Amino acid sequence: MIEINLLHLPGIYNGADRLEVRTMQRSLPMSEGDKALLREVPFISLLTVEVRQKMLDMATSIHYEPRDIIFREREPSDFFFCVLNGYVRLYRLAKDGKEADIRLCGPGETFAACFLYAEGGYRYNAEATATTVVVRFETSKVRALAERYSEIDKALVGLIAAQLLDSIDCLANDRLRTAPQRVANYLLGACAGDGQAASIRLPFSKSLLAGKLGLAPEALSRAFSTLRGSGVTVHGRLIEIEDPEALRSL
Amino acid sequence: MIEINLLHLPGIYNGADRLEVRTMQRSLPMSEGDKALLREVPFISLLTVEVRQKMLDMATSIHYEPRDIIFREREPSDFFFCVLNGYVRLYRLAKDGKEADIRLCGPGETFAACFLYAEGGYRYNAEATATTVVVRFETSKVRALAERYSEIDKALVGLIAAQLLDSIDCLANDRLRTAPQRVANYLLGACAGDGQAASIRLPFSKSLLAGKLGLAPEALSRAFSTLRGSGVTVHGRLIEIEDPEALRSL
DNA sequence: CGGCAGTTTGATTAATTTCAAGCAAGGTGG
DNA sequence: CCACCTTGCTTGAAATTAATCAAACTGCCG
Repeated sequence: MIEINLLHLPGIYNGADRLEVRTMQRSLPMSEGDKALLREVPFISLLTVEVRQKMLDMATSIHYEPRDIIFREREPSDFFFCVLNGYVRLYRLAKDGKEADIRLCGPGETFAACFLYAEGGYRYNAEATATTVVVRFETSKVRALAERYSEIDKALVGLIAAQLLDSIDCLANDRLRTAPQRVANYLLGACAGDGQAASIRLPFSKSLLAGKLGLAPEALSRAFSTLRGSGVTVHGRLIEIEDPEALRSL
Repeated sequence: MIEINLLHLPGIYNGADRLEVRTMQRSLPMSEGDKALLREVPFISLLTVEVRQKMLDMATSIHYEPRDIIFREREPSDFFFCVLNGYVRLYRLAKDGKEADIRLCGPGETFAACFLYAEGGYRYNAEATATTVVVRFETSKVRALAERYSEIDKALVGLIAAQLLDSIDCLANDRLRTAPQRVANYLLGACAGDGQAASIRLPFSKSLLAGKLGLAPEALSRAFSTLRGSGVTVHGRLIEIEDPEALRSL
């Protein structure tokens, strides 16, 4: 049962300023390489061999190009997803067209699992920000499988609880810290903290980082200039951190 | 096995400006009335009669006075909780002593369940904001019970997923909306929207509402004055809303 | 009749967004 | 091989928004 459908639907003007072309994406059974990747994903890797195999068997992988929409708010939540490659941006849209990023999901991260037992459809939008491969699971099938193998629910508790804690971190970050502090905090998290000098390569554009931190791109840029005073040097996506301790003390 | 210990520990100066007196609270088996309340709680009510009874049997209820600390960040997360009466404020502390509210839990709401399978202890502080009765469950016992009755994990998925969605709402709210818009949004949520005029009685102080919405008390007060222009009248905790539609259109 | 906690109001400051313009690197086509 | 264009980023200036500081007000309680 392979869907192959490359038909381009008619363009839809999406209210803002972008002509959106929604493409039916290829949904394919997974390659062996992708399966190997998927087995390592936190949520999947907790399952027993038997159940893990059943999950892999029902997974289909999908390829997206930058700016492709994966799903939209209020659409029925028939699938949840796991990123194999690339980055997926989850965001809310305000009536006036403004966007607020909720989360930025990289390889190995799962999204929309929180809708598995929920009604009312997705509660945010998801779009690929790069050439991206995601795997999707049909919620009805997963629910049926969880009926038989309760370890799925246990793994989900861990997964969703971790996402809740991340979301809480993000909220507290927004409410307690200024732009330079948020950036410093992000850098510290990214440079795995043995007090040594470190250099980091951002895995995505600065605009995306800005969104993730709840900032306008200009504010991120200014935050970086501020941090220059604390020994942070930026060259494109390459960031040098002289002294992590100096950042921690902001 | 009833702990009764009213010993007041020595005061601890908590870094900010308040002399904290930490009290060992009474932990008691539940009264029949409290059990009846607890049976109606979203999470508990989903369980089968058998398992629900086992949960009720392991629950102990605790009474807190305003400003009592229920637990602190980084303490081992040996319990999770459910509010029967009163309100519990969950918040993060910054190094400089500033506080950011994460959630305000009222009767029927569960908190700290997300730490059930987590390590590293609580990730926020919890304090009673009024005379409050909460029930607590020992995580080790609940984990053991979940081992035998997998429906507990399923109920937890629903519970924690709902909390994640709330947290996401809150984050998006902060990032997309101004103070008056947030307040309008809160009022709309509280007045159960058949476009009719409505009046609401706040179940807690305005300062708490301000914290919940991520605002300073002064900002909340000013937001209310702004909303007067849209037909909102405030008398103490009583709020009159002339036209919900007018609010929705902000 | 104070006194106090919670709230409001005013004035000021701080942080960030918004708008506008300039800059740099990479890719394309002539 | 170079001019051109695009995209992403930076910078500056102005405008918004909310926090902060300080003082006055209110209702309630003793």
